[in-house]
Amino acid sequence: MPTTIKDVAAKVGVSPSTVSRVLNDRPGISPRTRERVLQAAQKLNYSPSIAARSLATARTYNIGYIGYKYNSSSPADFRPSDVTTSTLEGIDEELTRRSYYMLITYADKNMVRTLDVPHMVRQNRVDGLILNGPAFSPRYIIQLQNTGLPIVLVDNRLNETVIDCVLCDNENGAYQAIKHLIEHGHECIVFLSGPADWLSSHERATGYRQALHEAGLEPHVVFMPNTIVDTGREAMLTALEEYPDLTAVMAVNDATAVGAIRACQQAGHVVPDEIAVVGFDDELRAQVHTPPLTTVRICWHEIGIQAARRVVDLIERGSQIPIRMRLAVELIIRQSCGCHITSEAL
Amino acid sequence: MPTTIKDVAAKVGVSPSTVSRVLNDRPGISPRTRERVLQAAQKLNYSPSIAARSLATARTYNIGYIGYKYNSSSPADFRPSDVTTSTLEGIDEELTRRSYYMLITYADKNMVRTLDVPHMVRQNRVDGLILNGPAFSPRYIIQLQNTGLPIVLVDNRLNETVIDCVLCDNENGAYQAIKHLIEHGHECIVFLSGPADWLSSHERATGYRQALHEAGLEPHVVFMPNTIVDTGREAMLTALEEYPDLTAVMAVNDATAVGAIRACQQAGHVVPDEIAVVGFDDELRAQVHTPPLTTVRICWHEIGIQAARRVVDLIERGSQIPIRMRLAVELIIRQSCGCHITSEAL
DNA sequence: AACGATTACGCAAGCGATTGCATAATAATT
DNA sequence: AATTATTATGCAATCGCTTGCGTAATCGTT
Repeated sequence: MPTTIKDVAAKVGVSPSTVSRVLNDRPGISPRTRERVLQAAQKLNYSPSIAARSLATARTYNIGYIGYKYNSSSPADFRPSDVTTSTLEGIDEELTRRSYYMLITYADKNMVRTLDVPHMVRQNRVDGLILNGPAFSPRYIIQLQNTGLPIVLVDNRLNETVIDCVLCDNENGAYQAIKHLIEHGHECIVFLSGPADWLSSHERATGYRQALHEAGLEPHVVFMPNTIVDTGREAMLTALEEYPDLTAVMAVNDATAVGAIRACQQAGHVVPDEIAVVGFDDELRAQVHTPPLTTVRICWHEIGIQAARRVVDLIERGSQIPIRMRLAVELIIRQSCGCHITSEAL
Repeated sequence: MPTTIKDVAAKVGVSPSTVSRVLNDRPGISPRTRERVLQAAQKLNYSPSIAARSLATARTYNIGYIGYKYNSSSPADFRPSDVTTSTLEGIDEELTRRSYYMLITYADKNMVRTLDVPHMVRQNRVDGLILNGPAFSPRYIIQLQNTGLPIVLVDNRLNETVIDCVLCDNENGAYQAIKHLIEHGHECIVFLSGPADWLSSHERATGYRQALHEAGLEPHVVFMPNTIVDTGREAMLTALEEYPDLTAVMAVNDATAVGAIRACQQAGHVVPDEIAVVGFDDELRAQVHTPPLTTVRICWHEIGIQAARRVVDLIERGSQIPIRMRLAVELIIRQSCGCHITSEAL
């Protein structure tokens, strides 16, 4: 039913090989036949079956994307945020440009734990892989890497092996944010950290410490097992208890920042007047929150583009020396840090 | 390099055909050989190449997902919201269960206008299609349908052709919300509508009118060219002007509801005390907004599941009489509708 | 023990491309 | 004009799997 390479070959009166060659821009074709083949292909509305091509060339022009699903049953707090869609759109944009497709699937906690190579890759459905998120264990990643597929990590990286990744400058983001708080006179600033083995948690903590260190202040961090709103609330409660003279807190992401602010309210403190709060990510909800969240904006769209670009390069140009890309972030000053108040006071 | 069906055939001492048959649960295999083949396959860590299978059977076990990208450059307001990710995760969940994969791509305004069948389908990369969103034009959809691929629409539907779709009960959602407002005494309630040809806009408008009609009230709607925050703000400004005695407004989605509230503040009215606002969708930001948004919750995750389920059924069981599924929605009463105030007043 | 039914399996022909090698057509060289 | 170099094309094998058809093996019957 669908038109095949033979159909167009027949129409032009050449062999399928010839058609194949012109369609793939192979050398050794006379301009005349090339033209005629192109015309015929166009007229017949022909486009090659990737199944066949794929069988012959061992290339699929698909790249796999593995996301992470925090929880399949989804109470509001567990809902995926808007940022992953930005990344996806960025990836799609670049992939389209390079005429690749994205095969998407989500892993959950169990999969990432068990050493189960996704069928996606076992069945040779993809030429390369993008893993998005900090939740993939090193074992999991390394195992995937051993399949020989080009892989690039987003919002994650490995120390045990050098592997391509694209990240944002978490450290600098945190540094900027804390610096800002310090400039506005805060001296006891606590950091609500995500799990210590999550890359961005770790890096943000580093920026946090760095800024404090430079100012001769002492770091205080409380760890959270995950980074949803309610966990942020609980963490903040313990922070308030543990560090009674705290005046500012930086949460590892916007969701927990929202939680932290709730905890403050719950404990009778007003944000930002008594306690300043900053988040990270600049999710959509950051700007409609009350008070609007001061946070660090990450350009996920661009990160997606870069990640896609990199896998495709690895696929097409062969393996290269691994690169860790780090995109700059931007401190978005809104009201939860209270600096508008301080400046009034000046 | 990868192990093929021959390898496992050789190992067991049977023909590839036999291996194929046991792997595909075809009849006519003795329990003994079946067992041995299974073992060998397992031991060799074999999994069939879909490229080859696909070539032989004309099935890919991929289903295509086409999302809609409102704007590729992404200022905050244009950012994709969290709800599409929920849908995606739902689809993925069901597809995984049925051992299909999702090939994802995004269309933008231009693509949807031009009659350009995505390469995805022309190259036979997929066995079926899910289109998500109201922005696809009937022409576009019909064209896709003419390829013969099973298609299911999410958050959209066609009148010109019967075609499978899964929607939420927009009408009832709006009806409930308006009913609620009416019960709390509002009499001049305006509806901020999205583009008239967007299905959910239309349906929500219907529910709105219905509720008003039953109460003997008059409908007032203002149309918006799109549904981002700032458009909501502008629309609300004109609404305030046009309907001076308005006391409540229902926005077609949460983003525009947020905008509407900003407009009220801008115009010196306090929400919800003077003007009640309700949204639709229950995005993540709805609950952290001030005031928290009263809105209608849609279970996109389940919608995703149903959509996936349906395409796969259509693929595997052949075409059937089209079904329009409509999932129930839930009115989430928070504070932007001001009913807590009214009840105090009682 | 012989014969027809069943059952279990192998053969070989596709599926629709790609590609190394051979060859026909053309151009260049003497 | 004959010979060689070059260019343009075709042949046929191959990628890994599926499947209709044929046959050998097994079973049940009388």
